[in-house]
Amino acid sequence: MPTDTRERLVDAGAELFRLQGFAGTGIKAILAEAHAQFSSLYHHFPGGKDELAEEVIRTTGAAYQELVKAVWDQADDVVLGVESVFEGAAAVLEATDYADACPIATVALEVASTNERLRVATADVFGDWVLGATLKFTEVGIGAGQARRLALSVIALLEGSFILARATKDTEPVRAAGQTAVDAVRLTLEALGRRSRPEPPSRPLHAG
Amino acid sequence: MPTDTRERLVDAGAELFRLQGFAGTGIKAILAEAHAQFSSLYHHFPGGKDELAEEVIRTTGAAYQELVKAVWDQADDVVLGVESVFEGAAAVLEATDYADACPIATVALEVASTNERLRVATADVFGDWVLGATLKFTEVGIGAGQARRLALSVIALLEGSFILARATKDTEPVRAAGQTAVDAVRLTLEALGRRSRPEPPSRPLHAG
DNA sequence: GTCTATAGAAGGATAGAC
DNA sequence: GTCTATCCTTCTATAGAC
Repeated sequence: MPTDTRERLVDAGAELFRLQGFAGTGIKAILAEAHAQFSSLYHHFPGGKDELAEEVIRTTGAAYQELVKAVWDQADDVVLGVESVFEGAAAVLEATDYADACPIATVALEVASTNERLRVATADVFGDWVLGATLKFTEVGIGAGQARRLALSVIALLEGSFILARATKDTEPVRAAGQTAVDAVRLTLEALGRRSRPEPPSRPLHAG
Repeated sequence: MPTDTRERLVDAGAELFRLQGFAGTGIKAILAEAHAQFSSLYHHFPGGKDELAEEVIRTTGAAYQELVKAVWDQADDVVLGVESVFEGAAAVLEATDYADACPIATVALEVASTNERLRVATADVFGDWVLGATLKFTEVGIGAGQARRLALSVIALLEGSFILARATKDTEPVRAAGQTAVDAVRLTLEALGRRSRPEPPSRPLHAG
């Protein structure tokens, strides 16, 4: 009733896949959550569970990128932007009892060696994220190679710390990873600044 | 080829869970892989699939820690040790067509919000890894807080880059994450060398 | 496009003979 | 401890009425 059936199916699938994974979520559970019928699912997604899952991966992947970008852009500079992303993620984890982290990570690991169609979908999403983060770093003058390495590392720190945080029900890994991400970006920027105008850092990088 | 039925069940479960996840692996598939019967599984593991999975998580978690420790210890110093771990992981990924990464990551995400018994098992394993890596860093004179933060970050970089690498079938994320991990450790050591005091005071980077 | 009903396979788990 | 046979549930997917 609130929205159209197709959208409800995607939303329900997104929530359950993120929480329980792909194999752990039955179609019937999705239908119940979406208040929809079998016929509706196979009408909107003739490819069945796989087609719905691909749609969920691509739409939630793009939505999450937008969310992160919004948080990032609200900060005054790149370093604070990265810091905000990790702080925001930690806050969401705590607020949702460590249920709500990356929308596609669980599915990505599940399908990596078992479902080529969905594997490619997750690869596309991660690829977009890497390109987006790389752009953030090149925009502040970091070279392409370094920017891409930083982007991959920041995303890896985020994803890896999500695993540790959800397993241990503790935000410490996210905060630790966030600090390392911040240090990596700051270090790269300072090395960049030393090339143009030599000025040593006024305080040590690692103080905590 | 283990002759013990119980061991064959654990090995088969380990391989299939790592590759397909927990929910995606049926008991019948494990029995077929292990050349065992239903009665054998429920004889050795009265708790059924959950009990087998917990055993798999704890044993493969400990085994992986030993493997990483062996690679790490073979290097001449901490920085080269960390570098070797990431290089070794990338080599294994390539050699196994991106199937063989972390033995428990997929299951950890699957069960984090759905199976408390298995969630605790994965948390225990990750906790042991963090303690082990922390010890490596304190052994070279890094303070407890910094060492733990580095340990959490290195493990997060490893786990996160595994997700990206398996999804994209490319080792680039692992090599990028490895470089960031190496830089973080090296930077901490250099900052340590610049200090006269053996233990720097713990203080957040961004006050307020 | 939505409803009910059901097929056909696979899921986890158990019983009883030996 | 191992074997065969089986129970009941859940799974994905389809059929056919409306």
